[in-house]
Amino acid sequence: MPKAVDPIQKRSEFVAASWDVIAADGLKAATLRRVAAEAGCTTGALTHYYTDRRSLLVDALRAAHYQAGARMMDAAKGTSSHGARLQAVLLEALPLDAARMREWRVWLAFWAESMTDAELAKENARRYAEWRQLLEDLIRPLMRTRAEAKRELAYVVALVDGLGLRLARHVSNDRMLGDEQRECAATLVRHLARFEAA
Amino acid sequence: MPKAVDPIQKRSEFVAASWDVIAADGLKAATLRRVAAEAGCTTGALTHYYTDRRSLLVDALRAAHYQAGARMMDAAKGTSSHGARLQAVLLEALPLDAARMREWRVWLAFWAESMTDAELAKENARRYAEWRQLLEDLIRPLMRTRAEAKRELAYVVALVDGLGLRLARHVSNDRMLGDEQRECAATLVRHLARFEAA
DNA sequence: TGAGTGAAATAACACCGGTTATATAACTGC
DNA sequence: GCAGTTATATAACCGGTGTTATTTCACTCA
Repeated sequence: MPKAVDPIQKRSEFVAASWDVIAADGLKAATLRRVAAEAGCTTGALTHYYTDRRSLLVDALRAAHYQAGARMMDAAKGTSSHGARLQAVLLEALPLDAARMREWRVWLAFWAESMTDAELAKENARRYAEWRQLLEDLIRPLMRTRAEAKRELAYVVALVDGLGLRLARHVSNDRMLGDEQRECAATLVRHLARFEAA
Repeated sequence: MPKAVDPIQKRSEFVAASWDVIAADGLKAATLRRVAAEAGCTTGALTHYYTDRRSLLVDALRAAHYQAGARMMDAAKGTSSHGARLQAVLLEALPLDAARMREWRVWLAFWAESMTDAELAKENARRYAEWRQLLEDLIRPLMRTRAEAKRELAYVVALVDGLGLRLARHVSNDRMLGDEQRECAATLVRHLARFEAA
């Protein structure tokens, strides 16, 4: 019988290596050789688990969404009111620390690529629909009608995307980043203040 | 004496060709050969006007910002109130027609690239500062204090970026795009409704 | 312990990119 | 019309990429 290796574990290592490379040097730097080296092996091992470069990237994108989704579920725990829960989830979405900043840089790279790659676009659209659904469920109890909830959903999704984009677009290691992170968080909190009363 | 050619005109042709390629197939497709072919000539002509591929791309990014800036100045004309002027400029920023959608796709491609290219990041930061300054001047008369204007600035910039990003991320030729464009415009207008009274 | 299996490494292939150098063409001004 | 200058085309070079094939390795289990 063969060597005992957990393929799921192995794949997640390659995915994490992809994230590191993409966050550091962009999607174009995520070559098979580079990702394999980052994971501590050669392309032979990589191609053993991923037939294509694209399949690796699609998996990396999906895993990034899942990881973020899990974090948001955690953030929702431990909140009492509906308003507090929405705020906790949305704040968790912003790139306010190094880990989430890495995630946003990966997303931004994939969003650009999705414009010209149907497979990545489909994967991205699926995960985005889930994210919108999660938010809608959080918003619904705060609004009178379903239509109002839809409107507020479009509002906060754009707000979070715009704030996250602003932070992610920064050059890495910028000294002013901390200030901007606080300002973005404050902008989001201020918008959500209207729900505190409810 | 040499052949009479307007270098500025020639450069703008290459820039426009770059936009077409980037909007259609992404930044990675904007090779020297492809851009030259799109402009109807060979790489020899291109390298005659741009020493590097990067210098071409930097110029394409700068030109995209200038073109958009000029359009917004035009949009500001013919408005009477401060609130109407702000709304006109912000609506002009959204990708609500094919031309502006192409621009947004170019921007999104460059934003992703800017994360790992210091020169593009610098160019982008400069133009973005100008855009923020323009908006701040439009917002200031609508607010009581400078601090309030700053807060509102962060708000609307994030909103426009988020809405534009949502539209730009769409796969091209999507049938539902028109609906989403209307929803995004409505979301922006609804936010600005608070200034109508002022 | 020794096949036999899958995991991983190595290497070759064909292709395409930016860059650079060289050759050709086109036009201006005397 | 002719020399000179620039604009443009052509082509070669080198490095790097995804993919694929082949080889070597390491472990499991009879």
